Amino acid sequence: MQPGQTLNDRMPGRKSPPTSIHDVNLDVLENTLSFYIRSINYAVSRDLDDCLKGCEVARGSGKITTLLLTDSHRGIRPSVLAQLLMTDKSGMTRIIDQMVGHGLIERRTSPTDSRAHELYVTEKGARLASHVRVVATAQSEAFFSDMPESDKGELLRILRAAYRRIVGLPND
Amino acid sequence: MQPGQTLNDRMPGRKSPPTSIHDVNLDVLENTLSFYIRSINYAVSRDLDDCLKGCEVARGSGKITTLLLTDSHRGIRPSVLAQLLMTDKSGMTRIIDQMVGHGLIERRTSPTDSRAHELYVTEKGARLASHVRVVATAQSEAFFSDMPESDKGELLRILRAAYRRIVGLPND
DNA sequence: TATTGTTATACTCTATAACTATA
DNA sequence: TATAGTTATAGAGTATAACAATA
Repeated sequence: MQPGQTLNDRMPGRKSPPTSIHDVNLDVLENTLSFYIRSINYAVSRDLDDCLKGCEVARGSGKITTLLLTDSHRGIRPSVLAQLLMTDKSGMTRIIDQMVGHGLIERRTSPTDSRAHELYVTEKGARLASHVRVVATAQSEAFFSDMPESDKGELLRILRAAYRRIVGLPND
Repeated sequence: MQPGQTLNDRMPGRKSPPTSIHDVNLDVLENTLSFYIRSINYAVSRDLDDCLKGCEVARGSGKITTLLLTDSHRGIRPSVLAQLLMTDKSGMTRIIDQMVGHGLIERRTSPTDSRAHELYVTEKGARLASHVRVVATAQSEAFFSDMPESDKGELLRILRAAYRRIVGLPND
């Protein structure tokens, strides 16, 4: 046991066990960005799922992005989506399979490269995309509504830059 | 089809399909906080899992927090951890079961309320907690190392406040 | 030989509801 | 009747590796 030790800091005078979150400190997680990202993700994702209940794109990461970008980028390729979703080819196949299964998008073989696919939304997919655009925007707005406006702006700027850096997009 | 429409904005002059992420814009997600939180979570969680490979607390949310807080808060209750993790009782049981199974923590019945449990780390758990403290801190630091210092400070302040608001802790 | 996708598998998390025991 | 936890189950995501077809 060493630097940031504990096991209750070597068992000093036994304190009574904490029975409320107000008696607790977050240890090193208090200052750990990844902890807060992960925790808030958990909450915001569940809230989003609630808002999209029964919507065929609820749950998990990738379906909303896939639907929206397929709707707004005619013929977008699975490999492009995979990069933006930071997932691999097999994960992308699974997401597309689901959406094809729900009649939201369709696959066509690229006329310029027979290995590649092009993705297109169906009419049903386009309708759902319109709906999801509204819901996803409103959900995020509502979820962070208690945050000061200036903080929301800062947060968006900082996270946007981080995301673009991670996936390899230029930070214009 | 309406306000933020598309299906490629009503199929204008067919553009060639985007084959690179540089040809893509993020639609409404471009300005949606929840999108960035979810995307960055995905990346940071996988990176953290890599750093903790084989560590008995890799994967999923909650195990790291459970281990660290059990180590630093003698006798902490599952219900308190569940609140901090924003999970429910059954999810908490699963996490604790795993950690007990790995010999990291143990359950005792509270002497003051026979319904409640108190959690304690084992020696093995304390050793792992020390290790995880170092790894989790270093991983977060490394993952966000490309971010300007001032942005890191702002991000921590904003996310910390958001987390505390969500779980019901005061924003001191 | 590298790239675009698909398939298969094993593992884990998530959500829900029903249940036990104690206060 | 409410609270602290446990159990059971169905559905879904995740990671890996092996595979097929085309460039």
